[in-house]
Amino acid sequence: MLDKTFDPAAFETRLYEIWENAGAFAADPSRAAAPFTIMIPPPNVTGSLHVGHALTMTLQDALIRYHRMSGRDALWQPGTDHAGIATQLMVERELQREGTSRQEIGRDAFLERVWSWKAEQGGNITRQLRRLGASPDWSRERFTMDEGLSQAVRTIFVRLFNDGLIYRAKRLVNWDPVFRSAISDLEVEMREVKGNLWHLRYPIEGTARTITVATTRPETMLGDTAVAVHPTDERYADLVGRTVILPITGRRVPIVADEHSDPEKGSGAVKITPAHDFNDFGVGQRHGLAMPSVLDREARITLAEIRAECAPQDAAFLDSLDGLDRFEARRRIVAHLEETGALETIEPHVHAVPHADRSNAVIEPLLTEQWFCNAEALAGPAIAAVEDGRVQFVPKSWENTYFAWMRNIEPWCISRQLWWGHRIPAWYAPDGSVFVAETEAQARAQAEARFGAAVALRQDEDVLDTWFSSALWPFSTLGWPETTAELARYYPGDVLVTGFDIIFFWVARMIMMGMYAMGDVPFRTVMINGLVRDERGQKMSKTKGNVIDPLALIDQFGADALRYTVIAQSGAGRNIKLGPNMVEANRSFVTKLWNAARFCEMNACRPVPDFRPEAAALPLSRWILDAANRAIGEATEALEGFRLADYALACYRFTWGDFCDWFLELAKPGLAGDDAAARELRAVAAHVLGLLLRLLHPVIPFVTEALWDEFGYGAAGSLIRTSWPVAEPVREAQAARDEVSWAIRAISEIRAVRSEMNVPAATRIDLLIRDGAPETLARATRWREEIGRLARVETLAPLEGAMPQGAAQAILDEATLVLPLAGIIDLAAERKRLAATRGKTEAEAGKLRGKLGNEDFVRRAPEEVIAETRERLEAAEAEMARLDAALARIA
RNA sequence: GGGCGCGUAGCUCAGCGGGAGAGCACUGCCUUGACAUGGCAGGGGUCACAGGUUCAAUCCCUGUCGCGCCCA
Repeated sequence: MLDKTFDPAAFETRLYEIWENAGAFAADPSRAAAPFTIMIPPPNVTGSLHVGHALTMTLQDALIRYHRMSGRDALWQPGTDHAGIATQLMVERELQREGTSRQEIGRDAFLERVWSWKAEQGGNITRQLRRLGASPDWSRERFTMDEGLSQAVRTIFVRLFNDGLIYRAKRLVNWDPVFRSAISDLEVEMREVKGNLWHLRYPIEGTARTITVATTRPETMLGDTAVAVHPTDERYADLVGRTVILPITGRRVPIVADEHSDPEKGSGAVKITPAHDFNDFGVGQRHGLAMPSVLDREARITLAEIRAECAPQDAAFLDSLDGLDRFEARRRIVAHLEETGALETIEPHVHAVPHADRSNAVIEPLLTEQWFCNAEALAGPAIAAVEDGRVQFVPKSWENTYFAWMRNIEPWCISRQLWWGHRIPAWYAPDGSVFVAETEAQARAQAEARFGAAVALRQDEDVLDTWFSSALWPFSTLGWPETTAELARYYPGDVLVTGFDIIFFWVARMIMMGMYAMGDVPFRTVMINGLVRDERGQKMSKTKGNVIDPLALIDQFGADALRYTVIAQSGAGRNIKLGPNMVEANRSFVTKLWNAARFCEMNACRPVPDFRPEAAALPLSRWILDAANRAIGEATEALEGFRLADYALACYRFTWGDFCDWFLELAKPGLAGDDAAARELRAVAAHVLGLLLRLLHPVIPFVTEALWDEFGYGAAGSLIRTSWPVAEPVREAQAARDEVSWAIRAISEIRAVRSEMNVPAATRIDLLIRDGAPETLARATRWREEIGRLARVETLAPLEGAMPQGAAQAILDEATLVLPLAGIIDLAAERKRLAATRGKTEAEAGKLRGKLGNEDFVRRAPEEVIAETRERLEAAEAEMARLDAALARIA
């Protein structure tokens, strides 16, 4: 017997273990069934489950469970990525607490530490995914640093290098001075910061004039190699080609004409520091300027590259800057410029400053030697794949974001100055020549071939961007570069589910690498989900303190309630609001299902193995079976179209609105007996409950599986592998719909009158039917008991003879329901009620008459629209006539 | 500045050419033998604004205003 109150904690862990131990999540390449593949976007190995994961993983799980039940060989490929920076940072902090550092213990010992950290704590998120009910094929779990996946990285690196698509170059990159590594543009966040615009006066050589430049970063003036003005700016036309003498360094630099400078901004002249600004770098390239760096890898001032060329007036001051932090140097330089009269004004100024996502450090553009991938070349086929529909975005509008980025893609800096990651498979000879190979032995062979003798080789110290290995995930997890059965079967995958903020990181790069390595797209559909926000729609952030822990929600309300909530909220591309109140509200749906099942159990509704919907004879049976068919259709269609919120809603409406509110209520009188009708109702109830459990399993797997087991629909833990329901024919469905909907409308009308007339709930009243057609009277008789119970009606009969005194009336089709309420009813109130109804009907009729009176409408509108309008007008007029009659009777 | 998207019931959103909807919240009644984590009934909207197309516009087009996000 089911407990009166349901307690998810009582069965969630147990059911999950049954599934996992039975291998219920496992794909099976040997099956004949068509595969259905979802590659998990690998979460960060240092991570723990946050609400964003809860959303995206629940969506993936619902899809994979649905397709598994639909008979597909479902593979949900799990795993994690090695998160170079985050993981290294984590272990470095540990070392720091122990009073040591990675530099002190050395690279090999450090990597050992990282591996042992991973072994001890890296499994956090995979354990948490189990709490959520996620059903990936754990036996195939992969990690981007696994040997196989590392081999894939080496193979593709060499291949890209040999194709000329990977190269080494000295270019400006985003440098994180805290991590002392290059980072991706995508990991840089522009933040509005209150700063200043310092207007500096630079003297022009051979004149008494100065030119004023405005800058937000005065300290970079040490590395200025030009002043730029706009070519069309007449104010400066005569100055182009002249030389400026920089304050402090005394360096002589040219005034150049370049479109980069904006005549509208500041003075219209800008200082150019090619080694410390992306725009200035472009100017430097166009004008062949020198590009000296004046900041080192920790963003301290360095004079090494400029000192020899300086002719300072105050050499002591210049030299005192060497080694200073950039912000301290700024302070001193500004003070010095002020003293020497070179500072014209200071203007408060809000501007966007690049910050590192992770370290929060202010990013420094820095000229360094790095490895780059020619993303533009790889982007071509990846753009084409989306253009011609081999990859489809859901919702489609995200294609624009993808195209916009891909069509303006920059070279991808793939090297990172870290230890934890895939070490770049490049070796250098003493003369600096580079040999790229999958193994050191191969590199050595190349070197020997080149030099004619063995030379000492030194491997590149750097590692690859984590996203470089994630980009290979859709095929490296399947065994590539080996040709495996899995690769042949599960590539390309069916759908990738992720957030829009990840389109550049994963989606774009997976498509690029998939096209390059496999010659085919990695997945056919990209399903973009929204961001999770708190209940007030605020972005969650640690600083705001509004971060919600999904595991706490699971503890409190159960995994099913959380899952149902995020799926129901997951409208196309929408943001999702989540909080305890939302989950609590949705838990009541899970509870409702539980209680409906409990009612079925109490009424001995057990599954009948050979039950056929087609054999159902009672209108009520046929009505609910027909409604079930519709629900199956809606749910299936929504799932196929990746509209999971619609799927959840369709199930909700059918469960609550049809099955609980009407079927079970209308079945109660019938279930009381033990005749054929009662037996049929029991079988139908059990059958439909079974359908519900199957339909709802993808979204609320635990409670459905628990009930499946309790009712004996199948063996314990077998629902997950049970087939997805399909609609089955129902005899004379339309007749059943007409019949049952009449009863439902009659009951609703009577209830409404009772409520509006304030008839006490306990009072049983009589029902007389006036002007009822024979079929209506027959229906009334057939549903006498149900109407009596649900509308609290004592006796039911056709009205014969005169109207009783003091009766309320309601119009139902051609008939009038007459409720004698002498002594209870307030006739004035009843008149008011009827008049209000008449008013609404009249307004409706008026609108319709207006339409039909419009000649253009009658001439130009489609016939069926005109016919429908006529019918509606007739119905409204007939109802008005009946209401008028009803009013006249109590006048 | 460029692009994308959004303004529909108090809140969250669905609908997207012919009857304005759902959930939550709200109000009233009800411990009716599955469920008060519930039942029944009800109130609440010039579908942001202004033009245009159309027999017909919440829906299509143009503009305005407001909001959000992405890219410069």
